[in-house]
Amino acid sequence: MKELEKTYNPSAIEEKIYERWLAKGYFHAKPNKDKKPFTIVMPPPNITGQLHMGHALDNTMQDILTRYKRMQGYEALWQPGTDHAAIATEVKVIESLKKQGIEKADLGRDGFLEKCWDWRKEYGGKIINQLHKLGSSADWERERFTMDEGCSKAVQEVFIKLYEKGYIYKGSRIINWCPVCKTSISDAEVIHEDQEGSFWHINYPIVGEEGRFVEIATTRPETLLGDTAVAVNPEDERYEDLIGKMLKLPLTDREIPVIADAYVDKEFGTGCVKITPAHDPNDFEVGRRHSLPEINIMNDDATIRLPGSKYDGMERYEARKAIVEDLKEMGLLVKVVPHTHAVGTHDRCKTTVEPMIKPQWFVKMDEMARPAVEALKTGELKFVPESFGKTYLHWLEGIRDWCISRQLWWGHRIPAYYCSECGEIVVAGEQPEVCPKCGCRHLTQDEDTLDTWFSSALWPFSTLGWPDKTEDLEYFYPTDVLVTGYDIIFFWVIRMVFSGIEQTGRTPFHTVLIHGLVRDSQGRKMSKSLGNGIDPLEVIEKYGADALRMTLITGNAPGNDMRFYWERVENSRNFANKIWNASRFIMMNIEKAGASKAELKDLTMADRWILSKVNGLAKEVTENLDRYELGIALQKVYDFVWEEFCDWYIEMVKPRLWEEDNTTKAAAIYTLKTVLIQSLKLLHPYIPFVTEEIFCNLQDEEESVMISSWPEYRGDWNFPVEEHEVEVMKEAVRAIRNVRTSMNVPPSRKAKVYVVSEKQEVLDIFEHSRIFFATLGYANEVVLQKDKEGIAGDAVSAVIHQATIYMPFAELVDIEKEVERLKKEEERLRGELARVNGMLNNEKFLSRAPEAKIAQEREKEAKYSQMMEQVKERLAQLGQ
RNA sequence: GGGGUCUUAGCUCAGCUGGGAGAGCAUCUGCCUUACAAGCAGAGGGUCAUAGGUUCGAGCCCUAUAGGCCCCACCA
Repeated sequence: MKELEKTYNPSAIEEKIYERWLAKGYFHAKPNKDKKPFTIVMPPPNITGQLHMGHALDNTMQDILTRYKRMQGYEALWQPGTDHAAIATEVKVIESLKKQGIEKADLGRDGFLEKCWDWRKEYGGKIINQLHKLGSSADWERERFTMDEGCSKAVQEVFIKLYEKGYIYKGSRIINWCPVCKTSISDAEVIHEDQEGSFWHINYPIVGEEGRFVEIATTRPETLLGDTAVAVNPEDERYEDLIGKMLKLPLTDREIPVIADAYVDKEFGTGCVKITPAHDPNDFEVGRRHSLPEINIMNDDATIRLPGSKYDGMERYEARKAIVEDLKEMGLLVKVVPHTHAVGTHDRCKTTVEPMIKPQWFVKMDEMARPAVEALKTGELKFVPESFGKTYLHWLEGIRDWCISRQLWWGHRIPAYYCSECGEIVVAGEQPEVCPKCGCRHLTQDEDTLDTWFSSALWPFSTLGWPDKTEDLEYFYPTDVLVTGYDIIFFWVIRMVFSGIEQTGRTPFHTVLIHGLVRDSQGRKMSKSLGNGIDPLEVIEKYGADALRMTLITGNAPGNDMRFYWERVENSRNFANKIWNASRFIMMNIEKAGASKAELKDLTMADRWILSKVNGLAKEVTENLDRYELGIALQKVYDFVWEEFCDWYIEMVKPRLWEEDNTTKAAAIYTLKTVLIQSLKLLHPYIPFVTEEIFCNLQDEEESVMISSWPEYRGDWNFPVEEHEVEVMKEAVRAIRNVRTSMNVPPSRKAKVYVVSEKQEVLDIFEHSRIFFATLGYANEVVLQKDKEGIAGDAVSAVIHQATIYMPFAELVDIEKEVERLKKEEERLRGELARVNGMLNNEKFLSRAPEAKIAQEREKEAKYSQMMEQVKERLAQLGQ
C-alpha cells in the first residue's frame, strides 16, 4: 500500500491506467459458454470526425453499461469501429485536393479513391484515440470499418438478395438533388425549413380566347419553363369550362392543357396550379397520372438548360429574376404576395435541394417496414424513454422508398452491370464475363455508390462476421442495447431494425437507449459556425475524464437535452477528490493499524448501520441501472458516499481510531475498507479511472476493479434496527448543532450534553454511540438520564423524538431565542399533526388506503404528539 | 396540417410503480475540527404554468387553456 497524493490529479494516472487495461486485454470479449453475452455496438463515428460532446455522452453511456455488465459476470462486448461517411469524407478530400490545386476529375476514379484511402489512413484512427482518453472499454481488437472487406461483403450480399427478392429496383423517379454535392440524396437527408419568399401570380393566356387568362400562383416562377399543364380541381365550378382547353405558356412557344386533378386545393392560391413534372414531387405524380411530358430544364448544377433561349445557362435564382422581369414587361405578372413556405435543404451543405428526375436505385420499403413496426408493438424492441417509440412508428408508417444510389466515388460501388449491346442489367458479386442475355462481352459496372447508411444499417451483424455463420455472430447477436441520440433514429435505428429482421430474422437489439443533445450554457446547439463548442479533450485535460463523464451523466434523464457548465465539471471533479481523500484517510489508518480482520459479530452499531446502508444502496443502484436510469443511480451513490459515508460514518469512527487500544478499532477499519470497496465498485462504471487507482492501492487481493464482481444484496448485511438507532442519534446531533449555531457558539467551545428520556432503549442508543456522539455534538461530557434531575433550569434545550437534549450554557443563555425556537418547532409539529390527523380522521382513508400506509401514519402521529408534549412542557418550564 | 415534448427554488435541472417537494450552482451565518477550504457545520428560498376532473390522497393519471422547444408533412 502506498500513500496517495493530497489532491487527486487525474492527468497523472489516467493514461497509465488505460495502458494497463489495454495490455491486460480486459476489454477483449470472446464467446464463452460459461457466461451470458452482453453486446453493444458502437455507433461508428465518421472518419472525418473529431470527438465532440455528443460522442463523449454517447460513449460514456455505452461504457457505463458495458463495465456494469462485465462486472456482473457477463461476457461483455462493446464492438467499435468507424464509418466511411461517404459524402462527408468525399467533400473533405475534395477540399484538401483543391488546396493543392487538384480537381477531383483530374485524378480519375481510381486516383481519387486512393486519396480517400490516404485520408482514412491519416484521420481514421484519430477519433478512436480520443475515445481512449475518455476511458472507453471497447474491444479495440475488433475494430471495424464500414468499407473493410467483411462489411463490403455484407453490403454486396444484402444488395443482391434484396434485388433478387424485388426489394431493390432501379427507376426514373423524382429525387432530391443537391446541386452543390451533385448527387441524389434520400428524403431523410432533406431538412425542410421555412423561408421568406413570394407568391407570384401569373396570367397564362387561353388559346383562341383573346384577352382571357388563367391566373396561377407559384413560388418558383423559373420552373415555368418546364410546365406541361395547368391543373384545377375537378369540383371547382369556377374553372369547369376551362378543363381541356389549351394555354399559351409564356416565354416559350409551347401550348399546354388545362387538366383536372383532385390534388389541387380549391381554397389555396388561385385554385390553378402550374404543373412542372420534372421539378416538383407533386407535379411529378400529377404528370404521371395524366401522362404529361416531363421536361427537364435544369443542369446538374441547377443552372437553366434550355438551348436557344436567353435563359440557357443562367443560375436558377438569376433566371427567376429575369423571368419575373420579362413577365412584368409582357403584362402577365398580376401581383406578388409575400409568402413563407418550407424549402428543402441538404443537411450537409445547406444548399436548397432541387427535385429532379433521374434514374436511381431504390429500396422498396412497404413490406420491410411492416415487421419493424411489429417488433415495437410486440415489445421485442423497446425505446428508452418509451415516447421515442411513437416517433419511430410515426416515421415507419409514412415511409417512402429509400433512394440508395449516390453519384459519389467514395463508398460501396453498386454491384450492377449493364450490357452495352442489349441493355441487360446484371446484379452480381463479380463482373460477369459475358452478358447472360446476348452473350456479348461489353459489360460495364454502374458508376454510382451506395448511401452511407446502407452499410451502417448492417453494422450490428456485419461486424460480427455476417453473412458467414461465425461463432461470434452466434454468440453475441442479437446485440442488447443500442445507445444513440434522437437525431439519428430515422437515419440509422430504423434502417438497422428492418435490415436486421430481413437478413437475420431477429431485431438487432432489444433496447434503444436515447439521449439528447449537449448544448452550451445558454441552451444553444454546439456548432462550429457559432464557435460555442466545448472540446471534451480540453475538459479531460483540465479536470480528468472521470469528471467529464460524471458531468454528462448527472442530473439528466434519457432523451432530454442538457446544458454544459464548467461549474458542473468542477463539482464532479470535487466528488472525485472527495472519494480520493476519504480513501487516503482510510489507507492511512490501515497502514497504522495493520490489516484488520473482523467478523460481523464484532461490528458496532455504527458499523452495521453503514454496512446495511451500502447493502441497500447496491440493490437500488442495480435496479436503477437495469432500468437504464444512469443519472439516478449515480446520484444515489454520490449522496451515499458524500453524506452518509464521509460526513457521518467517517466522522463517527474517528474517535475509535484515535484511541490506541480501542477494542472496536479493527471492526472500524474492516468496515471502512469494506464500504469503500463496495462504493468504488458501484462508482467504477461511471468514474473508472479514480476508482481503479484507489482500488489497486487499497488492497492486494484483486488486480483490478473493472474485473471485480458487482456488489450484490446480502441478507446478512441487513440491519434495520441499527439503521433506526443511528437515525435517532443523527437527529440528536443535528438538533445540538442547530441550537449551537443559532446561539453563535463556536465548535471550539465544548459543552456538557444531557440526553433525557424515559425510555431505556433510547438511552441505550446514546450509550452505544457515546464515543462519537460527544465529538459530533461538540460535547465534553455526555450524561444520560431518565429525568431532569440536576440539570440547570436555564440550560438550553432541543426536542427530538422520545428525548430532550439539554446543554447548560450559563452565560450564553438567551431565553428569548430559545422560546422563539421552541415556538417555531411547536408550529411545525402542529402542522404535521394537522396533516396526519386529517388523514387518520378520514373514514375513507382508513377504509381504502393500504394497511402499511395507515400504520405508517399512526406511527407518525404518535411521534409528533409525543414531541409536541415535550415542547409544551419545555415552554411551560420557561414560563410560557 | 399531424405528432411529440416541456413548464418544479434566483439559475440549470432531477423527481423511479400517485402516499409528507430534491440536487448542483448562487445567496446568508459560523468554522483553517489531526482525509479533503476542490472542505465542514447551519440557514433562507417553491400556489410544482393555469383551470377543471379522477382518487381516501395528484408534481406524477385524465381533459382543456396559455407559452416554449423539437420532429414529421407535397398545399403550389
